[in-house]
Amino acid sequence: MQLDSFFPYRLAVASEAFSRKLTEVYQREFGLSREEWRLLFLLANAKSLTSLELSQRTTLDKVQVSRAAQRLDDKGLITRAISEEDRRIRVYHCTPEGHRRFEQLLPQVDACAQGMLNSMSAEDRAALDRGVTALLKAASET
Amino acid sequence: MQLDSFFPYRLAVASEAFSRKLTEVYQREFGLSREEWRLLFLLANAKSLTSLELSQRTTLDKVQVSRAAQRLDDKGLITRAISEEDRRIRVYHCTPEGHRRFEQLLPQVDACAQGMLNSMSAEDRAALDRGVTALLKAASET
DNA sequence: TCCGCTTTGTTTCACATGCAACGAAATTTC
DNA sequence: GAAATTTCGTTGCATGTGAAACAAAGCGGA
Repeated sequence: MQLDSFFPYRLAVASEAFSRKLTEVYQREFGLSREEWRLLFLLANAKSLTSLELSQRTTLDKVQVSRAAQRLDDKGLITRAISEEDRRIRVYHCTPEGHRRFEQLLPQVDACAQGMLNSMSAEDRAALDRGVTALLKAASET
Repeated sequence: MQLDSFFPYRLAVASEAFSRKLTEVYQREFGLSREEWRLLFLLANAKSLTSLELSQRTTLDKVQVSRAAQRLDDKGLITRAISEEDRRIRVYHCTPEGHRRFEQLLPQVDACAQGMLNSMSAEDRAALDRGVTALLKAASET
């Protein structure tokens, strides 16, 4: 058995290489980490979200959400209000500046991703999409 | 645009979930990290390798190789000899104990991977394999 | 109400990681 | 052949991360 023909290894390497290219974009442009990028992504597309919602929709745990949100707050991209109903709960909002940066960043990140995907054949792209969808289901169920 | 329909995100989540399941196996069984597991994998299937070879064949940089190899040495799974020809170079070998553990571990890791893959349809599995192969090529070239 | 229990978010601590500097060995250049 | 340069592996440092402890707020039963 060779490592580079071992499927789990090939999946990890492919995914990391792909992810790394995208990370470079939002890292270089605005100094955002992957966690920060994900939170900003969600908040830019929603009026307001709580930690629990952010956590569930990003596969980040509460500590990661807390820290990434703190950094985004420091950068002025989001706000972290305390809920009126339950004062333990944080309610996150995207600031106008956060929106502005997200609108600027998404096309660049997407272009980078599409650039790599477009170097593949249409059939390969379709296969990848189908395979990832199935894997997502399999890994979450098992 | 929704995050969970953004392809790069779905790929990352799927890959991480898959990888996490496998990590649990060699983490739990022998307390190996992913880097250690990869090095052991290579060394168990080769007579001897240098740092450069290990690095190239695992996508780890020299620091990661150095540290992971040190830990494997501490655990008695590999040896780190100094090359006769060039005394800067390390030559790594797998010990009998390292071989033994690898032979014990690989079937378990593989079974875990196959378990997830087998919950997918044959067509989905084929699509995934094809897609990952194409992505590996695309990401490494771009 | 009071006391215990749960939930939520943050902090602490120990450890992993990435980057740059470093020392030793080899190679090149003059 | 000595000095400068390059290569190889390791180490130090500053930062990031995960697990558990923690404080604050809410909940719930006596």
